Amino acid sequence: MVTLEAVAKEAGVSLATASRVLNGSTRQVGALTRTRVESAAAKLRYRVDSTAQTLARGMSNVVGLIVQDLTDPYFAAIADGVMRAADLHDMVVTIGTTRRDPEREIAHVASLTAQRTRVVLIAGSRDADDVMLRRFRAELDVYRATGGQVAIIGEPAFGVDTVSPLNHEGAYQLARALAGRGHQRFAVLAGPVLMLTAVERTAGFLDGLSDLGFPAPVLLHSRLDRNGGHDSALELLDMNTDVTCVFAVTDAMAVGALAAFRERGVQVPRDLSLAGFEDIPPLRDVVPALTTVRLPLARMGALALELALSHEDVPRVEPVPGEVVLRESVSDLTGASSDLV
Amino acid sequence: MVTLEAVAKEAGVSLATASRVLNGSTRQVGALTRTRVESAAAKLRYRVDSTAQTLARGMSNVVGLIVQDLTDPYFAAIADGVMRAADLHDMVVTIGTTRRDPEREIAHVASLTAQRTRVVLIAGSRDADDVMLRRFRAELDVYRATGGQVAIIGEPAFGVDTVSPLNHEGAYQLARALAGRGHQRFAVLAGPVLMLTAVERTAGFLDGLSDLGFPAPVLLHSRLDRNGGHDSALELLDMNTDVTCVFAVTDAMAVGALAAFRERGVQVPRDLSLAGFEDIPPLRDVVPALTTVRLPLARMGALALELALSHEDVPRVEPVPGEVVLRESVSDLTGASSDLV
DNA sequence: CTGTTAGCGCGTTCAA
DNA sequence: TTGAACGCGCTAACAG
Repeated sequence: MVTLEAVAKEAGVSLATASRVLNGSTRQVGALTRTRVESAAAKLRYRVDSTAQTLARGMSNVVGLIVQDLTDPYFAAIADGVMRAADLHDMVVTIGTTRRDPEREIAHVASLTAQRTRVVLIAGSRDADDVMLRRFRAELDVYRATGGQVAIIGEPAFGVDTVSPLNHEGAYQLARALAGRGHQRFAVLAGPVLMLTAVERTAGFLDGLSDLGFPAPVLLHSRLDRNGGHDSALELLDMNTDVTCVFAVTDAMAVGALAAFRERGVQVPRDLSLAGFEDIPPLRDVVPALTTVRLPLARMGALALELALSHEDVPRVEPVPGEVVLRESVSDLTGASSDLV
Repeated sequence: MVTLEAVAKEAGVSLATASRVLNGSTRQVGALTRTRVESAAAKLRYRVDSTAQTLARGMSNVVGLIVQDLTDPYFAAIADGVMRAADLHDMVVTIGTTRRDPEREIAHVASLTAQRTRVVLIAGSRDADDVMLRRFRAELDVYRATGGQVAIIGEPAFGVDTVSPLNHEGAYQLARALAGRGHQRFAVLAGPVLMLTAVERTAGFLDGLSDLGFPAPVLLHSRLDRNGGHDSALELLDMNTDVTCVFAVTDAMAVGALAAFRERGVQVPRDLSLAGFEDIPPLRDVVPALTTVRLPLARMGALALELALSHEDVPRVEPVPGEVVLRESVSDLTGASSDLV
């Protein structure tokens, strides 16, 4: 194990000087000495021990990211953004997945605390379970007491820096856009009853319809993932409604719904229109192309890190608007029927 | 900042005793003392400093994973498997993405060395660029000199533990399976000329055809990702061949090819059959369902970690067979034409 | 510009 | 069973 001391000895300088050359910030070392140290380090193949640095400096260069599921493209895209931003700061990223288990989420925060992680980034909505929220918040407080910064990507909460997608607004605009295509009777695959992201998107959509004077849509609850959307879609079909357009509050659910419709021989958009939310990358290869509300996922991840690193006294909320993207999966009824604006 | 010393003081015991209770392995502490320390730790909300532990023990509990692109489902699935296995060992995972840049790959190994990472896992094939390979290997050697273990997921190389998908064998069997459906004239979207994974799968497929006495297929090279497949597919169509079936060496490329075919009005499998390799999760929602060679991606990730953790003197290679999965994207010509076995 | 030295928080001998 | 003391590799005063 080659230590700084070995390098210093090899170069014939003191430990401090070697440290200044190799890892110091304020560099005030003679040119000759510098090259001597550098060549000694190269010769010995010296590599800093960043854990020792962390201990000495009382500050690490690692950012911890907590997501629910890395195989979910939504989180993968966010993680990608975080990693790109971390690169720019020469920081290292450790990722923990919760698999939607609040216990595991709390455990990850504790683990990141132990690592003396400089920043903790949390993506993904939580259930509104008071007990768990309280425990989670308490663990975050312990973490912050060690001097770390927290930022979340999702609904503002816990009084920390937040990158906040405008879920309500995006869904509201989506409702209007769908109405613009002549749809009036909707179903919403609304995801979990208690999950804030799902609730906000549903509420935004309902408000949009309500402002247009449209009747309340059929509401179906399920898990937030693909299979949740799949099951809700089957349920919807079994209800035999006169709905012409379905809004799934996540793209994953929309993809699941699409599969369910296909299984039942229901063609999108001919028989039923469909829209999602997020514009996750794999949507690119879904047929028919899915209407959605685009969120700049990678940018959101990067932004969260920047927020945390530039933390000020008062927590900031960075709103991120979504952009309605109309694609094939929504039919245009305005030519077919005439009772429209 | 609550340290072990603070806990010891609070409990009225020595630092050593507190250490033994809270983090020690061989636990030989009086029951009363133990509870005193534990309640002191709880009261003070003590959290170990694992960087200090790493320094003191000379051994960390972090596993570093290097992948090319986390938004690529292939790597995301592997990462997921690694993280699940890491959980079982109470280890933490830090992930670095190379974006297919060899320089960044080397830089990540250096960074993981600095972190005194216990294990480095490397997924994804490298180009056969001698200069880069030498530098990469050298950096790995430096890492291993610090006492860390390396395992790779891909072609055996560098003399380290390896989880090795049987690319040649899988592609060979795929060729036979496609022949079993009556196809005889093939094209291979073969990816990069120099990349081992691509080369192996291509070679396996060629050998399969050759053993059947079939003519050599049309060979097209491109990047290994979706767009590479897309572009190669367009190129193929422009060649006006009499090919009936296309093998893309990765699912991502197959998905890209599918999009290209769709753009040109070529229907799969009616006009052209298509197969990929890997069976990445999002394939589930591709239409038509894609024939492929299934690899247990998450298991491969987990296996790599286990290999590295149980490292023995001689590097081991764990072969992972692929399983041919025939799906809709391949037509059955055996009913349509009669000049077949 | 360079060297000496005192910690950073913890694990682990060695004694008691 | 417990405690005292040293060292892990490095940074950051403080001197020189």
